[in-house]
Amino acid sequence: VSASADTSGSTGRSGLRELKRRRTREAIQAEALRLFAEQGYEATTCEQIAAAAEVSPATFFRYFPTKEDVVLTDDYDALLVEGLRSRPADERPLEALRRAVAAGLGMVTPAEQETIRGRARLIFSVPALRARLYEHQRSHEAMLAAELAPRLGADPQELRVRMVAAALTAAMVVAVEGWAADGGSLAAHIDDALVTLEQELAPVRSR
Amino acid sequence: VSASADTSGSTGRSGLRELKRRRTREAIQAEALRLFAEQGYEATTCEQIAAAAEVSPATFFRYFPTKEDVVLTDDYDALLVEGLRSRPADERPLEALRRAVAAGLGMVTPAEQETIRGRARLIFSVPALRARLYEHQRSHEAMLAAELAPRLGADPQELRVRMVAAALTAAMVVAVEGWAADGGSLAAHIDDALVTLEQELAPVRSR
Amino acid sequence: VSASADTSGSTGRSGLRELKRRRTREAIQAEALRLFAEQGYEATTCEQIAAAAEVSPATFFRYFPTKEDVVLTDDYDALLVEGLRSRPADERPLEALRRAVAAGLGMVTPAEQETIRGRARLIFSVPALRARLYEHQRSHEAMLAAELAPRLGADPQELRVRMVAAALTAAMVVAVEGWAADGGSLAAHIDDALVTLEQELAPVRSR
Amino acid sequence: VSASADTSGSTGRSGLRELKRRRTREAIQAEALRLFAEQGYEATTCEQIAAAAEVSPATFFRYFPTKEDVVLTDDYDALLVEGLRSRPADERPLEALRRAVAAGLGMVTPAEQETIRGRARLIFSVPALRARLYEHQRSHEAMLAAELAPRLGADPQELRVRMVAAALTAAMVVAVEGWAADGGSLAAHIDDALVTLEQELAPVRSR
DNA sequence: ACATGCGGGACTGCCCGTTCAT
DNA sequence: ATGAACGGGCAGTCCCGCATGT
Repeated sequence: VSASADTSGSTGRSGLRELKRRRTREAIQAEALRLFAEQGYEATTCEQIAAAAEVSPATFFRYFPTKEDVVLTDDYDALLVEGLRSRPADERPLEALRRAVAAGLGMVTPAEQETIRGRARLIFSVPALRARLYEHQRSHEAMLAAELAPRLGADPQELRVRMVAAALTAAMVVAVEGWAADGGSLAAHIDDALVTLEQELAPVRSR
Repeated sequence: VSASADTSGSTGRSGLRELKRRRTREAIQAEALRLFAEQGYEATTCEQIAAAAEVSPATFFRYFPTKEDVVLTDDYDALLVEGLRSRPADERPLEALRRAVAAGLGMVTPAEQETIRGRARLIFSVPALRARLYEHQRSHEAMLAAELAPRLGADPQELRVRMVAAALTAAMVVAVEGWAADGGSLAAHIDDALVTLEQELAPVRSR
Repeated sequence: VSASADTSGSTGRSGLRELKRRRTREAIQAEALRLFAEQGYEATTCEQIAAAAEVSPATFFRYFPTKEDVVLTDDYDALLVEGLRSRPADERPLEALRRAVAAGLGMVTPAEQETIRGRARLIFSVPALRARLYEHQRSHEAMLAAELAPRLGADPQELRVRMVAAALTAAMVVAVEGWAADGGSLAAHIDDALVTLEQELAPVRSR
Repeated sequence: VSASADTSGSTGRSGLRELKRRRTREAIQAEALRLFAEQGYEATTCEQIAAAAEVSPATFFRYFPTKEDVVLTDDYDALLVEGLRSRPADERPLEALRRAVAAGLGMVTPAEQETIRGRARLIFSVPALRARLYEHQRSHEAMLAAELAPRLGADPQELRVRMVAAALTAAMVVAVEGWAADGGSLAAHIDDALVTLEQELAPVRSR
């Protein structure tokens, strides 16, 4: 459940301009999530969000190309990439991912995790948002493929690598969905999912 | 790449009425695919499709709830279910799926496979259609979970079962995407993907 | 200053539906012209017009594809065509046009003429509307070419015919513009313009 | 097909500044025409043009107030004025125009004429551009009226003068359109049109 | 019962006025 | 002080659900 759309061209370079941009962006997102919680996603119009954030409807779309992006945009993938890179190079992909996730989640406060869970629940409950997950899965897979390729001694485009990335991503989606529904520790959910994946898919007498 | 939306209330039962419904439905779908090929998906409006199929725009939506459904609606999942049910109960899930797919594809003519591939390429190239794939993946997973649960001696809701279903589905998506891009035999692509999945995810020294 | 866009597909066949369509169409046009007169053309938004006519903005555009069309749509050309057809076949084009115009205008009440003049003034004063006149001139020319071709014993596409049609149309535009600015009798303005045209363009010693 | 918008405040006077302005202007125009040819006029956005010319969208609009002006801005009318002024004062308007056009076109290389023809074709094929022609026709008429008034011994506002200017302009538009469609020599097209105009509109037995 | 038409909301593109950065 | 960027606003299109009339 993560993305990294950077609508604004200029990524950094502070100044009053940048600051204001960030503020506007956050205001829109905050008001949007508040309204979604109050009235539901579909019942909330972009115009209402714009009004609540005190910007014009046009500006809303300048910051978020679609209504869906208000909910879907985040950049937790970047965190994972860092985590993966700091794992030893000879660790197996699945193991590396497990540890990287654990490390990454360690840096996110429980309060923020609850916020994320709220967003996740929202996403899974709204068809239009759920649909957009596919795209996220794909970019997550691509990211994983790029990061894991060296560990597998192969190119990211090779079937082996894509297959591993796809399976691990599938496991994470299952884990996040379980977590969104049942609560508890996200790290534990992901751990369970990854372990189960490897146990159940063992070719011969693994159980 | 499969779904099973049944827009019409009446499920079977022939008669002149049903026949006409089928004809209209097929006319819409055929004209739509033709127009998509000629002008692109986004550039084609539902109104144009309706005009080409000689129905009113409103009627278009009676047959297909959304523009996307014109491309996405099919019922190959039913075929797979049949295939899975005719596999011996003690066969491993992955193996059962492989054989069921092979059997199912054996019943589809090469010409029809090319048509399917065309649709698959269209889907993967259009963001809006690609997004809808998530939903298909989910129903595919649910179907697989239901079918495979007995083989795993577990309930479809258990993590083990969902995990296996998710991983196998992920493999099939990777396979179909590869096939859409590179061509060749779909059965071979799926075979490769499933075998690779199990080799690469073996917990310890499986290779 | 005339056009003939028929947005609705169904041209005739009365019934409550058709009647309501006509009423809505006229309501939109009336409210639009009122608002244009009160606040100016550019200062009036389509949304305001829609609100005044008690329809949704979308409906506004269903009846008039553009804001300009609210002002520009009419069907006086049809009247002229009738008039031309009832002139003797051996009358010179210019003469036939003069008489046809006179006859046509005879059927339009002075009150309606004043309304038309109001619209003409509006059109000439708003750049966006003025621009659209070109298109009207062209369709007027095409109509004239089609009607006058037989009198000239030639095809509508021949230069001779197109040239006559273009010159006569130019004369009418000059006349209408003069009338819009100065008032008086439209028929007289057109008469003057046509007579002047032929006097001034005589090849040699015509004056 | 000519205009004379002078977007820049500074009218002439060279210097590094002016040079850069010209370069930018030409870059924008060149990139725009290239993109229009590749993707079509409507499908090309101002943003794309700005990006291709490596300026900001805002800068684009500083140089060309509207997208249409990129195509429509030129200053061939000035050439015609010069040409008309160097004709003897007792020459008939139509004749003076013919000769002035011939002289003016003599100064334009065939290559440049082809470029102009390309632009003309673009203009006639795009409704939005075609619409703007009306405005050009009007300024062309005003220019002709001003230049020809002395020859007719009258004021530019008199009907006689306006009528002649309008008819001659109509002839030129017909000629340019024919040239745009069929190719060949523009001078010849204009010649034909003017001669035809005078032959066909002769009051009595001119043919 | 079936089709048609209307409402309405998401989204884009053009263009302008103002505000900030250099 | 010149020049870019940013927010705003409006026209217009498309998809689609729901009420309406045939």
